[in-house]
Amino acid sequence: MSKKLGKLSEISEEKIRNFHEYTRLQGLKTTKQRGTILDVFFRMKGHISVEELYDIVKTVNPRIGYATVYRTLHLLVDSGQVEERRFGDGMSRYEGHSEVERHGHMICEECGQILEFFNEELETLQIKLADELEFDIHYHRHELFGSCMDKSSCAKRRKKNPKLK
Amino acid sequence: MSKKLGKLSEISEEKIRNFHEYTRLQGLKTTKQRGTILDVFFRMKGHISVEELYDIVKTVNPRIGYATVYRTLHLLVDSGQVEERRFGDGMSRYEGHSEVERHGHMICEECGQILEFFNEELETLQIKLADELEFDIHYHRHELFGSCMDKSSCAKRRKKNPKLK
DNA sequence: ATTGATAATGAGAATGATTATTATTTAGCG
DNA sequence: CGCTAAATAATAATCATTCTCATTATCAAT
Ligand SMILES: [Mn+2]
Ligand SMILES: [Mn+2]
Ligand SMILES: [Zn+2]
Ligand SMILES: [Zn+2]
Repeated sequence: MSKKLGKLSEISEEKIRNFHEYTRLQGLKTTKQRGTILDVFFRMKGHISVEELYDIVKTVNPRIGYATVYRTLHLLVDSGQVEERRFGDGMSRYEGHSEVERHGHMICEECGQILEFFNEELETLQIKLADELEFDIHYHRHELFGSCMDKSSCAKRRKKNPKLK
Repeated sequence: MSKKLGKLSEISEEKIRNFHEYTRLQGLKTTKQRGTILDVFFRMKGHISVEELYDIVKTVNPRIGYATVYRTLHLLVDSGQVEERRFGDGMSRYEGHSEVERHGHMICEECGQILEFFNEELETLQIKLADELEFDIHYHRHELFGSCMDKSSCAKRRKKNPKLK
């Protein structure tokens, strides 16, 4: 497979197995294209856009179409192995859930870096607030936009372009 | 102005004044179209889509174009008098901030109702978590998706369409 | 009131991410 | 192998939003 892609992690391999179990139960078929897309996706890290994924998939098999990447990503979400994110940059991003299934994101508006956070107290508080309004939470989205001021990547970017808002 | 629109609240009038102050400082001009759009917008309540706003603006002055509504909304956001929201229904929504400037939303996936919440402890916790990662928050987005199970609007919708996921 | 510089508008074209369509290919299974 | 349904690739369509550009309006200076 692609040279610059790392090895599949244990957890990724399990996700792939879960995915196949899901498609089997749904009476869906196994295809080479999906195999390639899964393999590439789970070797990437971070919050991956369709385009980022497609660009690498292309290097493995240039004949795979854009629509198939979209379809496979949707299937991955449906199967519960991957989550869709929208950070407001105009496109969906996907991530195989981290160890912590429910986490929030801090998004640096200056350098684009994304930090993740999780806090038990926060989860509890959310549920309490929902209860008060008789609301049943299916999932949540918690994003903090700002700047990772002291981080080197951000500082570097700032130096290059000091006029950044 | 349009018959079915209410009276401008004190706070809305202040927002309109602030907007004019902003445009003045920016060397921008005052136009009838913006006046109409502001007036309509601030008489509406809730989380308003561009289309919803445009539909009413049309009834006041049918010659106002869609692009002008977009442009005015962007100006309102830039001026800090209005906030943009994206709840995942494929379009932006806008709200003149409520009394509580920073609040979260609970969005019912069954009936579409939107509840707002605010909690001081939550805000404090967020800041603490951001501090730990040396992150400076400009603004945040906190959305809980689920169902407002015991609310009548939701129950009604459910009864009409019991097959709803 | 007139003018001139420039911002604003309106109509429609363009954009860009995503989804739908359709003819063709492929997987799964007896 | 041969059938049937699912999957694919290529491409067209969709749809919210943004852009273009010719025309009009604002406003400060005259
Ligand atoms: Mn994440
Ligand atoms: Mn709100
Ligand atoms: Zn940064
Ligand atoms: Zn509801």
